[in-house]
Amino acid sequence: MNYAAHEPLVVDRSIPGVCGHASHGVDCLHCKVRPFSPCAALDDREVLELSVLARASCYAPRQAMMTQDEHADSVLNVTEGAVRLYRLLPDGRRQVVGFAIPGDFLGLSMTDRNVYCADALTAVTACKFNRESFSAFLDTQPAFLRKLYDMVGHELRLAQEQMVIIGRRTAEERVVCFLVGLRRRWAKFNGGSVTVPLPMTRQDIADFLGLTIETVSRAISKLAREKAIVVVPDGVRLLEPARLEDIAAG
Amino acid sequence: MNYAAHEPLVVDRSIPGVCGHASHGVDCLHCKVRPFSPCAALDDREVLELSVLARASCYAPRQAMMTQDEHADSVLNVTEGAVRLYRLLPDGRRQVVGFAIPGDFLGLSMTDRNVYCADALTAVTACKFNRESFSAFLDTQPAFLRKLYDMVGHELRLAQEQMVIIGRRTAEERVVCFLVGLRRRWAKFNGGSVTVPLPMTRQDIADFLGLTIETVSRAISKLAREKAIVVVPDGVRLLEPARLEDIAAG
DNA sequence: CGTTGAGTTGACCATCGTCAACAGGAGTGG
DNA sequence: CCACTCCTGTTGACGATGGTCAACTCAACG
Repeated sequence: MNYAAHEPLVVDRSIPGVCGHASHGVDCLHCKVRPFSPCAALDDREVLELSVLARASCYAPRQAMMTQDEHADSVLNVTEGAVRLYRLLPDGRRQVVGFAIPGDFLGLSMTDRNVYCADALTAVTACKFNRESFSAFLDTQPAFLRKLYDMVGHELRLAQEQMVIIGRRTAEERVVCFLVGLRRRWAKFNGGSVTVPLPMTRQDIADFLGLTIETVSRAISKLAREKAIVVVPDGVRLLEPARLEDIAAG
Repeated sequence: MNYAAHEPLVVDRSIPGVCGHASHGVDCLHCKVRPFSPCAALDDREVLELSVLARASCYAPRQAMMTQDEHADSVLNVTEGAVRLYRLLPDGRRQVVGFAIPGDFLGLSMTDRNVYCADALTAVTACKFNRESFSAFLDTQPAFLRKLYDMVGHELRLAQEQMVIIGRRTAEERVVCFLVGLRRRWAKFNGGSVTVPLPMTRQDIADFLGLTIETVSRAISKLAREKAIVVVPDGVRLLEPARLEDIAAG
């Protein structure tokens, strides 16, 4: 298998582009993703305390947000856009371990080195915290820590489900699981629309599902031929959501 | 693929066998796994408080310790033996999501329903906590919560590594990763011996690695033929640990 | 209008799954 | 003690799923 060559992995590792004036202190009170993030556990006063630690930062598509094995110095809360998270093997093989959308935290594991690479798929804005001050804030806010704890537990659950998907399912089932799962995650923002935005490339999907780009493409084409989905620009529309849910359930 | 038939999955779901006299209040102070578990974050006084909540329970091989989707009413700290953790698909396909050894907690995710099944591979003893009182204890011990948080973060990392193993590696590499990873985990108990105990069946290994039992068997036979390992009763001995580590690293 | 990169499709093939037979050990009962 | 079953594990033959390689379309962009 020629993994090492399959993608140049050109990623912009330049300094994160902090957008213009939004430098210090973020308006957490009116944050769009507050109800969907652990910040919901904080009252207005506490959220203000946290907002002092936050810096708004934004990233262009393909820009690196964190790099595997580098010193972990920040925690990020995505407020807009989509991010891919992946791990690399020394020989260049890549496994995408997840995609982050608004409300998701990156770097929650609190290890001293980043456990994955993260880079922006679209234009991304994020709330950036210094790791130490964030950690210190945690120690003063057990309720918040508790919320983060639950969030990591949830991520662990997702990771285990992903293990099931990769380990015990056929190519077509994996693609269906992916689409259905992504739709569920977007639901809180678009009200459960049957149109699933796919800001990532086929290669990203393939690396997430443990497949090749060709197999993903074939599976999507087959579903489209069977009129279960329609491919639209930057996404797909599910024509038979119920049937797809059944397949995904196993 | 005929998954549904591949294993009857006969598991003893009877009442956990609480061993004889060890009923209420456990001797946490002299617990063998204390240094390897989050309890290490507690001082003697705090550990005594926790010990009041604990009940020693033990399980026979193949006995169920928790069942997926059932109400989660307890948290377990394994003190002796080995446990397999797995998820089931409705059609009977199974994905083993991990193996627990002494020092590992089960049911840490704090969801109201168990996210996986757990059953004993060997005779197992465990410290059992009522979920509510454990949760209440957490609220009084932020340092302990913090330790658990780190532990779940570590598990998340392992799960993501497992995704890489299942998604991007060949059958033989997966088996090598499994052996090397398991050796690392046993190291704190046996000083890094090159003999890796395998209390689980080939089927369990296969379901962990997203392979079939035959493929696992062939991979092990091949490694043995190449004199990289020797198969011993209930385990393997690594003859070329360095070479195997290289393969596992990728 | 040529270039580049994403995506699709086809032909071929290798890895791993399937099916089957068999070996060896544990437990059971005569 | 042996015969028998049951279970785990091993090995072989074969085939299907999905990977590999290649050609092609199409849109974006200079």
